[in-house]
Amino acid sequence: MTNPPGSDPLAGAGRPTLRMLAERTGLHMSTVSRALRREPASDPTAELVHRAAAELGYRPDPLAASLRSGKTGAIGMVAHSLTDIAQAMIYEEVDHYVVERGYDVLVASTRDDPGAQRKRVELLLSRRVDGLLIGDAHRDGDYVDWVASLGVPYVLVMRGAEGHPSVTCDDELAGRMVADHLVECGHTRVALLAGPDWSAASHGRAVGFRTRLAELGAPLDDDLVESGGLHAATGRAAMERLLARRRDFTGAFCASDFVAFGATSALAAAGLRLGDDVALVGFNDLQAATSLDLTSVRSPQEEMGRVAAEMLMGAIEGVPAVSRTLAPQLIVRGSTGGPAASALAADVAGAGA
Amino acid sequence: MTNPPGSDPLAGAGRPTLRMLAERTGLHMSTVSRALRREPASDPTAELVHRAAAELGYRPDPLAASLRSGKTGAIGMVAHSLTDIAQAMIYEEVDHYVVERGYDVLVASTRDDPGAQRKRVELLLSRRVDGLLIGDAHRDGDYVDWVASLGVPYVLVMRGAEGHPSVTCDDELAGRMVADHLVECGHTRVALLAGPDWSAASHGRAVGFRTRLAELGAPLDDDLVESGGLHAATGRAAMERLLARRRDFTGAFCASDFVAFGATSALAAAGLRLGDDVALVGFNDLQAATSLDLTSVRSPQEEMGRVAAEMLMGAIEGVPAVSRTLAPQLIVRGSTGGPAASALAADVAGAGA
DNA sequence: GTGAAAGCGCTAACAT
DNA sequence: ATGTTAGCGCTTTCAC
Repeated sequence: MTNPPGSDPLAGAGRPTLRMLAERTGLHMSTVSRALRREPASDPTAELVHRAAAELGYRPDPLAASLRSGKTGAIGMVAHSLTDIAQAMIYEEVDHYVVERGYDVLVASTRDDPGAQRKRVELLLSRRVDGLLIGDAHRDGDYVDWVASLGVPYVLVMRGAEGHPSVTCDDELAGRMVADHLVECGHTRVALLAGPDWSAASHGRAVGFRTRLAELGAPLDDDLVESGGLHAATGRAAMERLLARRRDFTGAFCASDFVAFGATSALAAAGLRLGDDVALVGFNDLQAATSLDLTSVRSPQEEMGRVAAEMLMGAIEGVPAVSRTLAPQLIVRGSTGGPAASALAADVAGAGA
Repeated sequence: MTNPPGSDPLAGAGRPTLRMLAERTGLHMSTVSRALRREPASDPTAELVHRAAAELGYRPDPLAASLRSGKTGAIGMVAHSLTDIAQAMIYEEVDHYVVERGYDVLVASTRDDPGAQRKRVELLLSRRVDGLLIGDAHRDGDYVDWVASLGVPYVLVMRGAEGHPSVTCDDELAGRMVADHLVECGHTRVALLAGPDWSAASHGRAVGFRTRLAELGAPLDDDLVESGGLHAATGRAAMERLLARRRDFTGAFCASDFVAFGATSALAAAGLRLGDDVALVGFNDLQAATSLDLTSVRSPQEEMGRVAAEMLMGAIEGVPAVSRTLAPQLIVRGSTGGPAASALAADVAGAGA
């Protein structure tokens, strides 16, 4: 297995090692190792070594380095699912940020399954990641508390949890903004198609929405609340249940754009027109929201990813992580009577080939 | 760095090692190492060792094992972007398949940038992945040929390339199916909003579409072809350019659903109604397609992911990889005059909290 | 600055 | 089946 002659795509010598570099330069391995980490042009030795490395096509072996040093130069990111564009956007930004700094990201997807969450974190840990980005936190702190107890630097992203460092959107504010907007548009009886309550993000949106509605004198009727998932199918089902029960609401806040898409088809099937009969607000401002002319809240995913990565790398170097909350932005479109066919949203996600 | 007393969350003894297990059981390290890989109940020694391991909370160190054995138990997946739901779905399936078999996935995103492609593959290689899944192949073979030359098992997924093992959707067939459908619906002058030609997937769709139209006696007019990206913004821009030039087409095939979403807003802005004035077909059958009532081609992403992972793991064990092509499926909806508000598509992607 | 020696945790020849 | 002996490629003490 160890360089059987001829099995290596490079020359017969096999993948170049530090020792080979040492022989070639007449220096000692340790000297070479150190010189390699100085700037190429900082001194004659460094330059000599760097040139030799380039000639041999030397690539350091992070495995061996990690084994000895205890640092892997990799962080782990645990996502609930990368098919959630929000998580994918966060990942992309983290990947970009971190790779530029010589780090690497190992991802894991848990589908929000508690068993998988622990298993994947353990896997990441056994690969010795230097820190963890947790994108699948649940509000009941069990999982996150356990992560904290591991003694590894960590930062929550997108979904926060009490007492843990996190980078999130101000979901409660977002909920309030939506309430303000709907009431301003004249809707006094509105519905809520909420996401799972164990997600601090969904929870926060619902709380802000409800609180602000009460403050505005248009309190949310519990009979007009449906809760469930974040998918189009659950959104459709929720809206269907709602419509079977009541038809006297004139607006609704959906936990995500996908839910809004589902709700839209339920409305259409019931002969109700989006915007005219029922005003809808989504969440995430996906590209498709533009086509449906859907009012939506844009939460700053890229920024969350960048800030979380930055914070985690700081934590790895000993800077204590302090939670941050980023501002959401309401994008008004036709589904709440805003200007129809408004300018296209920032082109963040693409797909298909 | 190596277990400074008190810095470890576990007992003062530090993370348990094979040596500690050996001392505790009175066996030799190598014996323990081997016993650990036998079934727990296969013989008395194995049982003894497994129990001791459980008591100590022993977790093998893959780093050390890899360094010695040359196998990491990890595969690398290179994606062009995980914000492409198609790639995310493939990743999710790969992750699931591979983790179940004791492997791990390291992802990398290249945004289709040639520099990043090589850099990330090299990074994955320096982490010593046992094989590569390439999701960002370009039709000009440079990159892929280079990957092949590395001597590491690899499989292309979603986008194929001549002479390389791949798992793809039959994109050409998909293009033909769309042509058949549009012509059957009575459209004889149709447009094409194509994706990038360097993607074998986009290219195949375009070729199939064009070829079949010609066979049906309704050849594609070059003046009705716009090509570009796969995003909503590019789709909108493309449709706007097209409309500025011609208004005599009655149907269009879009490279992806996102493009179709963009095209839809362009149509709306021009006062044209989807389905009535212009029939549209998308690609990927995203959830949002349902809400827009968009006819779309469903390509079997999950299956692609699973088959590709399976093929790669086979290749790692020496089974030669043989390319496979999976069948697409046309989902007819209102945008081509199909039944409006049809049943909701399979609930594959969710999002937002 | 550099060289020497030790060792990270594990697996893979060898013997026995 | 078990013990012995090496050693993966690198970093990190320690001396000088």
